[in-house]
Amino acid sequence: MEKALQLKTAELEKISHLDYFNIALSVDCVIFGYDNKELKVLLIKSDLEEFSGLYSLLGDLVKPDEDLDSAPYRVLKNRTGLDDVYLEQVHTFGSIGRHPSGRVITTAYYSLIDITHHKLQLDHNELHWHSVNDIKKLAFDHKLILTTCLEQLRGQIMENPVAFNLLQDKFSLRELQEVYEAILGVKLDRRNFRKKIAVKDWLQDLNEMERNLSHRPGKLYALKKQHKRKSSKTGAS
Amino acid sequence: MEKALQLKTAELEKISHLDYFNIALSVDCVIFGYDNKELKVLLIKSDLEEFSGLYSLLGDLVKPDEDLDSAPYRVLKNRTGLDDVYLEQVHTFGSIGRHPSGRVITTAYYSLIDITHHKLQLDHNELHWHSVNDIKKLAFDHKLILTTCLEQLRGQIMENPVAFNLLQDKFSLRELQEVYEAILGVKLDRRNFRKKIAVKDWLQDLNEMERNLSHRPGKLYALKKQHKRKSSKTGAS
DNA sequence: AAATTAATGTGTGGTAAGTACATATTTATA
DNA sequence: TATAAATATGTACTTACCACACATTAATTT
Repeated sequence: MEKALQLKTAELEKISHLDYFNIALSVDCVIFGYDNKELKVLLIKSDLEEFSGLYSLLGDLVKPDEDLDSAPYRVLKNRTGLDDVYLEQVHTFGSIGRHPSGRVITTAYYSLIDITHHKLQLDHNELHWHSVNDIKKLAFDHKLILTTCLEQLRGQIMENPVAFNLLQDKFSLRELQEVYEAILGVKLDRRNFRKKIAVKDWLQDLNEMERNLSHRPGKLYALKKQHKRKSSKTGAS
Repeated sequence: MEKALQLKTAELEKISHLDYFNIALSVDCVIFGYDNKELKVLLIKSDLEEFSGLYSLLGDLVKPDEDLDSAPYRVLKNRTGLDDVYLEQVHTFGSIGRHPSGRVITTAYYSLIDITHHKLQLDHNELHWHSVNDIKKLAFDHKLILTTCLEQLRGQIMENPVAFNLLQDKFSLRELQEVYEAILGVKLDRRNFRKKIAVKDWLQDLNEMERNLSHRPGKLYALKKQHKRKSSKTGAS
């Protein structure tokens, strides 16, 4: 998050006083959720003057004594309480003018979480879920970062079992398909979707059925254990 | 490039004096070439004591007034004279201990160039081409960076016409296939390879033949203009 | 309890893509 | 003129992809 730069903490005073090497490094988290058949993203109200009224991604400066790839976990833990999610590095954004308060380069990560299960304290600190499709403008270059992460996510979900993180442990194939449709932004054929998922061998049949529906219930499945929390090809730091 | 940190220039003195926010940001370039049917990478001798005898990638610190994505072009231009290549951002590496002289986070880029055409001045400044397969150990975490970039490259070449940058403007299908085999590290079936390339519609038939061979010459092709210098999906900064 | 509603579960045929594989042809050289 | 080495090309087989339809189940309504 970029707002730290305007807060007048001791450490940041130092940064702004450097006359030559005044590049700062931050991380930004694109946290996707799923609710009401829509793909959501977690945003916070920007408190930079330049961006008043706009929302921004969750981020913070990287500390000198923390691994880059650890920083987004810290940010997420601090802001939402979440500490059991998988974060994937996507891209690093470093145009000169991207941050109004100075030179800040940021590395973007994305993650998928189950909105309903992780009850994060949204109320304080102006944290809100927003429908990805409704987002027009964000602070900084965060719209670009969001778009880049969404593209990456779309490219991943057929290869790697990541979309499951948006759902509760038990889910029906219909629910799963709706998640895929929300991410990809298209309707899918039910039979073909089921075939595709079946050959991947990601799912465990729980021999349970949905309950309390006003229609025929579907079978419930869970992601097989060996596929949990894994995501992309390169886990490099 | 990381060696800058040990050079006692004025600007770097300042960096090492920062007591809190002493994170530096660099870029590293994985420059692939192709020669003698092998995939090569351009390396420079590390002049850090800690890594004496080892080679490292081409890199430098990002300047406060330059775009992150511009930095690797500058590095490449300075070190090799090359200025008409396409560089693709791959990943940012930021473990705490990755640089012995301090906290340096680096963004990795890769590029493919035609070794024979771009006659770079390799002699001075200890620049050499190395066979990717022979590389055991590099300075810093550069072996990891190399591996990550190579994986990314392997994943790209069937989607995007990037491998062509390793060849001269005119090439035969046999030469192209050999490039693919060198990158992927496998043998390919000639007829199937040609079919796959044909459907992509990347090539222009030049109605010329190879010359001065001790065997039957093949037709020569060139990459169609509209495919030049394009590479990956996300061209984000 | 019978009818209605709304969703689940499953299979097939057609098309496109991928793979394995063999023979005739061209050029340079001996 | 014969030989060596590489080019050029096509077919049958298998696998993946896609469009599409019907019988079944459970809950709700009448």
